[in-house]
Amino acid sequence: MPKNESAARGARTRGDRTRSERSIDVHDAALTLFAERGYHGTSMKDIAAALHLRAPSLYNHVSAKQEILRDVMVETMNDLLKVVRSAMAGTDDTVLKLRRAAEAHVRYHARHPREVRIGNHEIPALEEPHRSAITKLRREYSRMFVALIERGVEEGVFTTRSPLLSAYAILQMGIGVSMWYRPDGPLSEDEIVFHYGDTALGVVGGVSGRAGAPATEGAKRPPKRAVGSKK
Amino acid sequence: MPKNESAARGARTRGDRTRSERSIDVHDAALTLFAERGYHGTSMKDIAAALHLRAPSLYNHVSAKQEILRDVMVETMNDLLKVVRSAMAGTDDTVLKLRRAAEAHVRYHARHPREVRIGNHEIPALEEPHRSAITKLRREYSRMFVALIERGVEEGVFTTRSPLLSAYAILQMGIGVSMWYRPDGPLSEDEIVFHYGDTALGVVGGVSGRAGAPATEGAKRPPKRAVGSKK
DNA sequence: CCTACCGATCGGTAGG
DNA sequence: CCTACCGATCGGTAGG
Repeated sequence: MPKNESAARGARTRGDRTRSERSIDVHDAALTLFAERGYHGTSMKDIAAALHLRAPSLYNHVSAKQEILRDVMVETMNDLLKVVRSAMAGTDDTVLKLRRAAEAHVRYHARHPREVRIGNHEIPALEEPHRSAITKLRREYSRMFVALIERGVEEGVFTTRSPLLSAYAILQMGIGVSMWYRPDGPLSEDEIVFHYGDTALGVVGGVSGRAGAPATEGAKRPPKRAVGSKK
Repeated sequence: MPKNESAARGARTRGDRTRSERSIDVHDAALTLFAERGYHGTSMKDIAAALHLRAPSLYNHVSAKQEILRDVMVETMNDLLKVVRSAMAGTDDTVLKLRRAAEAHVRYHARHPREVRIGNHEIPALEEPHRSAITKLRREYSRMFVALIERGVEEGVFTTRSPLLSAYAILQMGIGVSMWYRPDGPLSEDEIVFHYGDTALGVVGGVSGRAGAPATEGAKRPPKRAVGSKK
């Protein structure tokens, strides 16, 4: 029985109208396998087997293997852009914008590891014209962070001499989370999100968050003890 | 005509004795293609074509496709471990150790993008028992960084509340470099290496390097102007 | 949802 | 280093 959590969430997205129940199952099984073994390392037979089906049956729900990859990558990138844009829109303060954007970025990677692993690994497996479209969305995404950091430098709240390098460092931090985070592991999602929110400010040379950070974001922060000591 | 630079460097490594000239060419062509399209996305015919050969000819120089992958991954991981260990061994100062380790890590990723891309992407494509061996080496590598940061916290020179999260952030930063760095791009290798050396100290909450860093490492640092303005 | 089947391609071998 | 060829597997279709 497949877990449709995120696939179901995306079921009604974009112009491709509502996806059938069974099509969601196929996408979800593919999501798991593509993330584990890669696109080229997964066969339609593998996906079918995960659903206790024969490969040809999949074609009642999807038109091609490549279509599944395209759907996953396009929806994920649009979703991520939306989430982070919305996180940034909540405030006019540049420092807080960066904190919230970094937190949203990290949280998304913790919650959707399969999607972002595929997004980061399978670009070469995506056929044109979609590969170019995804590449453009990715550039737009990183550009948001670079522009924000440049603004902070102009305002004098960040001191980094390379907003580009700082943005890349922050983005990579989140991508890394998708490679090792497990909900049942020693670090909670919030601990990771908050720690890396602080770290992002350290990366740009802003108030480090660690060395006596003001409670810029008052709510729901864990008490300041060592991270990773979940009882 | 293949460029053997790094492959040639590794030709005499490990117990597998000297590799023949032609075998180096095959490994080098495979390195490029595996890095670009992935292991499963590359056929022996593709590798042969890059050398103007037919696929069966490759088997005069390598015994199997999987063997090429194994060689690349094992040698790369051993090489990286050696380079970073040696960078750390040059001093007893924990802060400087971390700076040098981070710099060596970043520099290696800038110089060997194909190797580390494969190392980070093709773990699932590697068959046992080598996959377990590589996983163990990788854990050893990240453990070096974690242990070093823990030591700095004990000494009071770092303030991070999670050496693990800090180590992962620093490691990811370097991995990211391998995805976008180009020698003919706007940022020089040294600019990236030094900036991320500073950033690493910011990540652990040490002296940020940006905010009035002492010239801990005296030599060959570029003048302190904005990064990325190569003329 | 299945079985039967398609042409294409895969990694690899035989034999020179 | 090649041609010829092996069995296996690939994504996908026909037809029910």
